[in-house]
Amino acid sequence: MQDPRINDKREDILDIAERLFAEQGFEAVSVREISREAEINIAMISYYFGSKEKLYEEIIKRKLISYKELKQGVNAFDTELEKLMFVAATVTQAFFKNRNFQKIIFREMSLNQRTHMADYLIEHMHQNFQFITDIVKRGIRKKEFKPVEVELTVMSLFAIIRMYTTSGTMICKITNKNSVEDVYDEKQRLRLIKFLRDLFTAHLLPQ
Amino acid sequence: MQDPRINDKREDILDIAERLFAEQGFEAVSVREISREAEINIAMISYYFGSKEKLYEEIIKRKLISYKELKQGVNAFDTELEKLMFVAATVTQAFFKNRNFQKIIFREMSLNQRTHMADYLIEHMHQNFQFITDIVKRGIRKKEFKPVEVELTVMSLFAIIRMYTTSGTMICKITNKNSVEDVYDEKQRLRLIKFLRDLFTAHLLPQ
DNA sequence: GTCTATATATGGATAGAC
DNA sequence: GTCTATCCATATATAGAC
Repeated sequence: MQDPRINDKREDILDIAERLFAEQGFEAVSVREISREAEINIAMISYYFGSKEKLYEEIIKRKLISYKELKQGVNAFDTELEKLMFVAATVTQAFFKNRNFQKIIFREMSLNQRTHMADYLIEHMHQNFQFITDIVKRGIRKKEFKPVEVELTVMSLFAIIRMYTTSGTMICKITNKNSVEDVYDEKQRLRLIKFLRDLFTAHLLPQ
Repeated sequence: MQDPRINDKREDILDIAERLFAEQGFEAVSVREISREAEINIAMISYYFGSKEKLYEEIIKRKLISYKELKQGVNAFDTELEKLMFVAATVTQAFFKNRNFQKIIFREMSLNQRTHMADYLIEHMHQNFQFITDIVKRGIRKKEFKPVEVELTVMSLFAIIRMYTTSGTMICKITNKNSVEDVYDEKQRLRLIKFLRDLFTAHLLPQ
């Protein structure tokens, strides 16, 4: 741990394994493949992380967004709509940046494998969710928002960002782009955020 | 094939394997487990389906919704909004009924495994998608709808239904339900459809 | 059609040399 | 820290008896 190159190497392995797990799923990736791609000896996976599963857990835990980060940013805004839009933009940015990670997370939450991991993720997601429902509920109480279905509203926000983030090949085909990378450039990110603003403004604000 | 009981047995195996694949993912399920759960000899999987992968392909291909079915139902409605709402209700019903199947489909589309299968699914999804974007485009042309982002609008519709369908444990926690089954009863289905109507009416119709 | 037994491959993990 | 060699479990698939 004292040698920074060791931490770099650890991070390398985590990055490479993250990509492989996102592309193929946990079971389909062998530690042999990870070690080959990372150009390390196969025994080093156990040496660094203990096991394939512990490596996987470390990948999952290192990038989870804390609702505390959201909480701080939100304070800069006055209206509940602007708070919600800040959250939408922050989540979109984080999801765009960590697409492989998000693929892993959402796949893991839909599986009954490694239930301690799924439970952990659901609890984490639930906290972020609660934080956002509170914004919407406050908006309704203050009559800034219409009396919408709060849970379905917040779920929709996540659903849209998530589907856009994890369905690159599909979006690519639908929008006639040449490369999946084009789906996730700055322009498209701003386009998605603008769309979310329009959609949720129409949904939430009284006319 | 002449004996109906043989087709019943085949369907039994397909149903049981579908559930296991949905819960655990393709690689994590062994043919041993399928044969145990279906109470058949392990060799019968190869005998009936040829291989584990061919069994999987049969599970995937047997329940895909054809856009032709949507096409017929849609003709009964006059406005583009009602056509779109009919599609939303039909898709919701189909997804609620075949939740395990949908889990498999969406997981498969996000994986780079079995690319011929993913390509096939993306092509299929793309056709259904095209059919729905046409409805929205027509609505915009006829000035029934505002000039919204068509692709993102249709993607959002799928995203919401999909997330609701495949995130039972999460929804269960958020809505304080006791059992995952309660999330998918008739009442909740109608609630989701009403929500979609409200959301997309506000989004699409000029005020 | 059904079963047992087995061929064959590949997986994760580690002991022990360096 | 790094590597080779190997252990051992488990996987799919099938040959061949019934």
